[in-house]
Amino acid sequence: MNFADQIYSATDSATQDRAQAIRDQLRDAIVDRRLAPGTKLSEGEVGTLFDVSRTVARAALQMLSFEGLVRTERNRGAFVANPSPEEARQVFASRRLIEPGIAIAACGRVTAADIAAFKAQLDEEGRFIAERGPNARRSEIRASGDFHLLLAAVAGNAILQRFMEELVARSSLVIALYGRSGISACGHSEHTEIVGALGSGDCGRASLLMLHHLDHIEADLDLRVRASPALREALDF
Amino acid sequence: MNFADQIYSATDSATQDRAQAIRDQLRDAIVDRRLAPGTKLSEGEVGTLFDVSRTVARAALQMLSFEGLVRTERNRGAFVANPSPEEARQVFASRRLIEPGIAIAACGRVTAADIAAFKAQLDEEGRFIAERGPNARRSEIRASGDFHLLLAAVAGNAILQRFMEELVARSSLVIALYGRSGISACGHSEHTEIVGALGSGDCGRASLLMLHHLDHIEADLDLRVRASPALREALDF
DNA sequence: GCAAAAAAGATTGCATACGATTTGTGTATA
DNA sequence: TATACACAAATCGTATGCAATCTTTTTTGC
Repeated sequence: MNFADQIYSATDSATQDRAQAIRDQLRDAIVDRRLAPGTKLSEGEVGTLFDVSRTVARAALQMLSFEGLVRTERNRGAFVANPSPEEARQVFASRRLIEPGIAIAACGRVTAADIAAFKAQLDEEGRFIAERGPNARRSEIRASGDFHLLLAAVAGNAILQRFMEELVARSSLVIALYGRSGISACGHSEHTEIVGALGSGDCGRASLLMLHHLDHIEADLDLRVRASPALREALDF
Repeated sequence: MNFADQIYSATDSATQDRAQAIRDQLRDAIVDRRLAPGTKLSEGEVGTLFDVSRTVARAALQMLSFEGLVRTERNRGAFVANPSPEEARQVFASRRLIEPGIAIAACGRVTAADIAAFKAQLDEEGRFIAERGPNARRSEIRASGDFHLLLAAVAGNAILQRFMEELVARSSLVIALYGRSGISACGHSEHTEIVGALGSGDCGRASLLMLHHLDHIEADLDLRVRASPALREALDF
């Protein structure tokens, strides 16, 4: 368990019900792309899978729907979200607006312990990049997201942290869908640079590096529509 | 019905179930302070009030909980949120981070029809300020929030728009709790200035005006804790 | 053989029921 | 009188059942 996960637990596992636990597992599966976009998530299926009633499964799906990871259609069911290129652009526009500010806030509050946590996070990223295979690639995307979540946690604004959780999760979907290549190594080095700026207290540089980093990630996406947009939508692709 | 409401409906009323309708009514009541912070919202009570089963009432309360307008405690129930001063600061920190960017985005996309809608919105604000009495004051806070929501709608980013809906709703709570005086007239004139900047295409100025506007709103709050902070927290005040 | 209509099947929307947990009250005892 | 215990009331957490809606398949007519 890495540090971001710990923070995550600290925020969420103090919670109430089984629905949240199911939501977390489903979210992980979606973000890791074990559940492909468009996959149907029927209440009954989810319920039996996690050994709870439809009531609880339904609550979990509702939460994911709020986060934008699942799309529900009345009387039809829930499906893993399939973000359109336009949605993808909006996700990154939102991140470009928010994350430079988060970097500045984090820079103003970062402690030595935080820096150590960042270093550990970077190490983990490096390990996944060194590995090969589809599983490593999944872990890579996830670890990259965890870096941004850790930054948001350090920034110390719970509201922005939750926004970032949503944006990072949706970004993972977008990257899995539209990602072109191995931004990974490049992204990793940029993460390292950002941590460097944080460590040396250069907040302006951290903010600017973050902005460029996001630009690079988005530049690696192929957001051209493949088929007719109307058709794609009609077919749920 | 003003323009922001229309956009709101267009976004949300195309939705599915009665739970959302109930959520909207409850949210309005909370934002308008007809439901005071700390008020208990029992599932059964809400259900009978809206003539639905607890299942539906529960779903509505869950949604409000996600938006931060309601706080739920396991086996105890749901309560209208009672944001702490720290939470209030985080709300405004988030808005200072996001809204100047939204102003720029809106400035780049604003149409003549949008400007007309802004003017209508400003007129409505002015009417409420001219009126007196507690109801007028409520309407005033609401209208002021609607201005910001309209701006977010014009900006054209659905994700940021949703974030703003949450932030504006929570701000209304915060202002109702910690607001000191009549920022109203001052806020109104600032709104007018922002629309002016939008109309003349001066995006930088619109962004800056927004930032100052938010600073003014927050400066009007009295965020000093009244009793011992630990006690207040323990007592949920 | 093909298209349209009808029936069957599956899934959600919602209500209700029951057990579990918490809170409030009353009584007995020190 | 104050405290501790026990019981009762209220509320939530969850499961399940039925009706409504949508999808798919089968049947029927041309």
